[in-house]
Amino acid sequence: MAISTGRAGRPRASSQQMLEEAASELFVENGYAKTTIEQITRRAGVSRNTFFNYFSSKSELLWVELDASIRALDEALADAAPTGDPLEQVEIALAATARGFTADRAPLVLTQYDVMGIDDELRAAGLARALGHADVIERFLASRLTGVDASLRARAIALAVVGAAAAAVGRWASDGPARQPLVSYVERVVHPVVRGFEPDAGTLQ
Amino acid sequence: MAISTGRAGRPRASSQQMLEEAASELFVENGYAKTTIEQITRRAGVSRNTFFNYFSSKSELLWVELDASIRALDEALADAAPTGDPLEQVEIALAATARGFTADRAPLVLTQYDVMGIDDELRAAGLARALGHADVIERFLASRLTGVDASLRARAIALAVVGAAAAAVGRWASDGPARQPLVSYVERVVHPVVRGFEPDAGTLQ
DNA sequence: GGGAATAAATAGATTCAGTACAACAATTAG
DNA sequence: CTAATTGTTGTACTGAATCTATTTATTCCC
Repeated sequence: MAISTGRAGRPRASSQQMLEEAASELFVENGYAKTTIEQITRRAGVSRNTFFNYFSSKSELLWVELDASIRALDEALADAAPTGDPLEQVEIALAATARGFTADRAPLVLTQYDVMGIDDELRAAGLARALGHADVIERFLASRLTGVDASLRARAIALAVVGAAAAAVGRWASDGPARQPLVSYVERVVHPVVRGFEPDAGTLQ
Repeated sequence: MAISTGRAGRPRASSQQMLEEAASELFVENGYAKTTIEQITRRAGVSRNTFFNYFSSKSELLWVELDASIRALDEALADAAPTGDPLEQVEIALAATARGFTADRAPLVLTQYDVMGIDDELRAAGLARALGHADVIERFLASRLTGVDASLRARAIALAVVGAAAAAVGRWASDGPARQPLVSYVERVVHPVVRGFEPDAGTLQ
């Protein structure tokens, strides 16, 4: 007898979560660089190849929650009213996404920043993930902005806003447990960026 | 007999430039991913190990000019007057750096974007390099800004400005030979970011 | 109940980036 | 000539990532 999964084929025996947990333990114990995929799979009780069934690379383990937040951001933007200031809507959607990052549900790499030995390679991998956020914002803005340079502006705003948000996240991570919620960090730095790109900002100067 | 180099030790037989040229050819011929370090060194006529004497990784080959522009940016900021609006000085320094990027002296990866097969790994490597620019700007701003959140703002401005500039560079690269100079792209997107962070911008709204 | 089809897990091998270390070669300084 | 210095090479190793084939567990359909 077997549990019905609703589809044919062998059911998954190892779960993504088991691998994540095994990896988290090992990363905290030995650091990211000194943990091998083989160690992770051994602790999770599966073969090494199975790892690549769930993750395409070792660094992906660190950014699972970040990837999830890309989808959250996408949904938040999809919910935005078709009218209204698109820049303000981006700001609101980013704040909403930031609220989803609590101390207990944040990328491991952020909560264990000090213990894991974060080098440039990991930072870069994180930023590469943040490109996904930028893509989502760019697509939204490209469909809303008009005028000269609209598509360049869409991409520039997206990358600038994501850069500012990344600064906020980095600072939030290093401020430790007593910090304020992430959203307050994000709002403080994202708002100025958005303000600078508001169409009427120039006329006020 | 030997040429005097002014210092002891065996003189360099292989040059960084020879490796760059061999790599450029192979990247254009076969794409980045399908080119191995061994192929590069074979074409340059040196051993594989010598490669790591000049570059710390394969991806570094793509960003040599970009790395050079980090130093250019650093110098431009060092030349800035100790008084004056620091944000404006960042804007000016970035424009000056952008003027150093001509069509014939730009990262290979930008001029051969279509032919080389750019994947996430390369994007990540490029972003890691751009982090160097952000660090330079952040350091400059941290020494100039005052008030609450000065250090968070310094980092946020740095990353936002670099993000906007990256958008400009990407667009410039894809616009092809008939485009305007890079600096005009950069100015268009960097200025709004800087404007949004100007201390008096809020009072005008 | 007995296949076919399907999906997951495993085994084994391979490629290649990056590191480490020792040996060797070419140069300068004294 | 000798010592110190610096660049180059050979050899070996670790580990990420890919590939292909095989086995195992399940559902679907007859």
